[in-house]
Amino acid sequence: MEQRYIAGDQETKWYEFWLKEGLFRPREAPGTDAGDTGRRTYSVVIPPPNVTGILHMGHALNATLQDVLVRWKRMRGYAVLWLPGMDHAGIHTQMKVEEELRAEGLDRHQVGREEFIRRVWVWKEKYGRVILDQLRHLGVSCDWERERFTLDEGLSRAVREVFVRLYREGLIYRGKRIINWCPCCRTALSDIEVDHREEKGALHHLRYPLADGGGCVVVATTRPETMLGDTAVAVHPEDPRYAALVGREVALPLTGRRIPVLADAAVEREFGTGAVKVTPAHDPTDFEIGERHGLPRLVVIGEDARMTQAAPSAYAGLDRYACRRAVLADLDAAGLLEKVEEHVHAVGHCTKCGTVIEPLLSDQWFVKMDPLAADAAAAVREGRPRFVPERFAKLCLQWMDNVRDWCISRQIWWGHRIPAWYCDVCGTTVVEAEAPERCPVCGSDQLRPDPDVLDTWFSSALWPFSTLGWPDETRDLARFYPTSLLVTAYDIIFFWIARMIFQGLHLTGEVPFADVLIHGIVRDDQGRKMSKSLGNGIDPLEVIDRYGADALRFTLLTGNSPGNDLRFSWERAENAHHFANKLWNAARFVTMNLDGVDAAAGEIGASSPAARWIRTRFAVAVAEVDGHLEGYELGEAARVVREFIWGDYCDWFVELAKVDLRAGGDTAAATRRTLAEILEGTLRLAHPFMPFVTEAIWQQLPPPVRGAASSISVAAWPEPAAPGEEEILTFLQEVIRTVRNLRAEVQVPANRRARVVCRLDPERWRVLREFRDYVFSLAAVESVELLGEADADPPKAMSGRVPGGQVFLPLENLLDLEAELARLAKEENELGRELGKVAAKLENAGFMAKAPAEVVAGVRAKEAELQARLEAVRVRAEALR
RNA sequence: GGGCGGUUAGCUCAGUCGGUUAGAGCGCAUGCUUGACAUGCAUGAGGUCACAGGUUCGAUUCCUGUACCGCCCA
Repeated sequence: MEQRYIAGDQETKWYEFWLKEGLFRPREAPGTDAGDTGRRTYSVVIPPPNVTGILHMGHALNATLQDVLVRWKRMRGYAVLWLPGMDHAGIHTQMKVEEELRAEGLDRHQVGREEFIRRVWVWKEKYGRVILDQLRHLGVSCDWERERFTLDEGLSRAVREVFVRLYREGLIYRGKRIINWCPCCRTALSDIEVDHREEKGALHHLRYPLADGGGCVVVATTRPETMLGDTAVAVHPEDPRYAALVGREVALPLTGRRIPVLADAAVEREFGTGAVKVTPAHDPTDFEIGERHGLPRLVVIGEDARMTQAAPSAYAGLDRYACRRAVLADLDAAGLLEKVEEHVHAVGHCTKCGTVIEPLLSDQWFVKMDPLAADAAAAVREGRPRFVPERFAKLCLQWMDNVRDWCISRQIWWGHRIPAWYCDVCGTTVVEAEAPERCPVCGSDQLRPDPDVLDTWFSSALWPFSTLGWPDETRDLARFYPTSLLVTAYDIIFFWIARMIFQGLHLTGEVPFADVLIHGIVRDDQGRKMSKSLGNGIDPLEVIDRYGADALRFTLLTGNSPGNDLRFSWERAENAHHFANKLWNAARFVTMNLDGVDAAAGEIGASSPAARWIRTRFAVAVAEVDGHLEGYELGEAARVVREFIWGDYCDWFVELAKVDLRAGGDTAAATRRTLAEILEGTLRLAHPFMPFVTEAIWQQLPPPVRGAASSISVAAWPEPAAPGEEEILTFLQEVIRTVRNLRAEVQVPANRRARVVCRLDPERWRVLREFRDYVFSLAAVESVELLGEADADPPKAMSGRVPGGQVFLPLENLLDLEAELARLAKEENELGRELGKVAAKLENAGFMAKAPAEVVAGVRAKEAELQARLEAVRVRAEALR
């Protein structure tokens, strides 16, 4: 083995090996043909990254979490399916290709729909695989043979099927509603694709003269240009200020139109003047007021965000902001602008391009959300799916309980075409999964397909079952649906999780996943969100390049708890890399010592205390890792793995094992076997976290040690064994620590072997004497002696307390009396403080009466121990003075 | 305006039913070319668990409020 672990060399090699061996296919149960009996399944679908995407830290975190869980389950014997794939990302991808066109001086309308789509596919073939290739560098164990794309024929069929079904059930309809229109992307958007940002604006108070003279009504608005489309003024029905005006008309300035003043409970009396202008074609609330009162809807702003011909000729053709200035100037000139106040309000922006959204009256397709969301919310309330952390269930419910109908049509070309046709002869709308040849009503063949495509999330919502073959009753669907787990960041709970739940529930009768694990986002080392504009993004591939995939994974796993954001820092990545190297070097030590020896030959019966101890520690670690993984505490699980490997195995066991090996004989053989066995088990324990380095090492172990599996990724997960004996070693560790501490205290050089004198109970003395070589080696000690009952403490010595007694480090000329006295004083102080706390508890009648007996007993035992230690310290200090 | 999260060592963060002296990594200090690893080893310093109340025998942990930071929704 190389002296250092070189990640790059190993990673490509082993990933190729895994793929060649087909290890990530769900394994069939042994001895069955069909394979779906006798083996529990575990299935996960990957959140499909955008086809335009390149790997960022969020993907890396998301994939790492899934891979740990998936590998863990696979090793535990489940038939695991982790299905990868990509999302066509309608608007985003289309924008990319349009950019490319622009570079050629073209736009999509010039090249035409067919040619444009062809170009997108070309683009997709060229760049679309990049992110999946990048994911492989992370070591993800997806079943690449089942890779899916949302625009695959099968998934497209599922989309059409769903559309038709929901349409026939009355859950999809076409209607004229106010939608969020992006004048830049030139398409409708759903409510959640609008980003509301607080902006400083102005509240304009406009004076609308009453038509029959006698004063005016003042309305307040943040968007004065929309007044050209006003068709009413509304006041609250119980607002005494305006009661007399209801039913009268105002002369709408600049337009020459007369519009009514009406009463509607939707008006907020406290806002502005309490009277509002009503523009049904350009505001969702106004639209509803308009519906209730049968108001005309005047579209004065068009899809290009310019004023339409419906606006007075002086304004038609003006951009919305230019128009705003013109309207204000004209109103002011007419003395109708009462005042302008500063006003902070939320302005909707397109999440894709940042343009200010225009609420627009438009013909679009909608999903009727009430019934779907109600069923989904009921399921979530029952804990289906189970959210981890739980609080995200509430977030999901909040959305489900307040959701409005979902606008699903998009005026773009890249996506699933809406399966609707319009008969030019009789006007019938035909909705079919496959293109009809004739109008079913009039028989005409003059059928015009709907030009629009569906919201990308419409197909994403079907991902957990469309990828498994739905609507066909495929074997995969039967076997792997509903899936076991979904892992995603909190920012797409509404977009994706909620929609998968209601679609899954409605279409398959099942919540599509049992559990949802929500993680945070990865921030930079200053806690800022990584973004292109800030240029603070860190390329995961660069981390992999520098430190290896295992290091990146470990960095993303540690120091993080579910649902919380985490910061990436190069220092932590470097440390994770050191950890991989540490494991590699521990393995080097083991293999060097196994060289030419049959590792399995050692008799466990001859095990040293160190060997027995590490077996126990390993059993404990396995149980803890299992526990943490069951609870989705991956960071804690990773921490246990690290502590076991670095602390227990390397810092203690390997060092102790050197002593055993020097001893030779049966002990050495048993230790050699233990070194090998526990290393092998440890590799399996660590494999889900660090797949590459563990495989690389594991493959170098002698076959008898690693068993029959072809790869560690399909080797069995370590069995949580019953913990065995560890007391002897725990005691010896205390002695070693105490001696090291004393040595360091007075800076005894490491190469100067120390003599240890102690006062110990007979049993512990027996143990210390028998296994003194451990202490000799690990604490640089040359001899241990026991003081007789009658013997005085050695005069010139440092002293320390160990379980069952005291150890002294006679230093003769080296003793720094000051230092020793200072140390004792400090210890006395600490013990005294501690004892005070304990005594206070025991004197507290309430505590004695109400605390559980075992807690009281514990405190009493503690008191006794502290008392003894304090006494020893005092005696010692006295002797030195 | 409503909701949620955070505030623990110099820094980044863990801390899962309330009960030994609150932990880790990095950083810092001191000492070590220890036959796996200086990408290392050993030892140590460093905390009023944001603040104020409350519940409790006992609160970093549960409740209420306040402050600051952040996020989501309207």
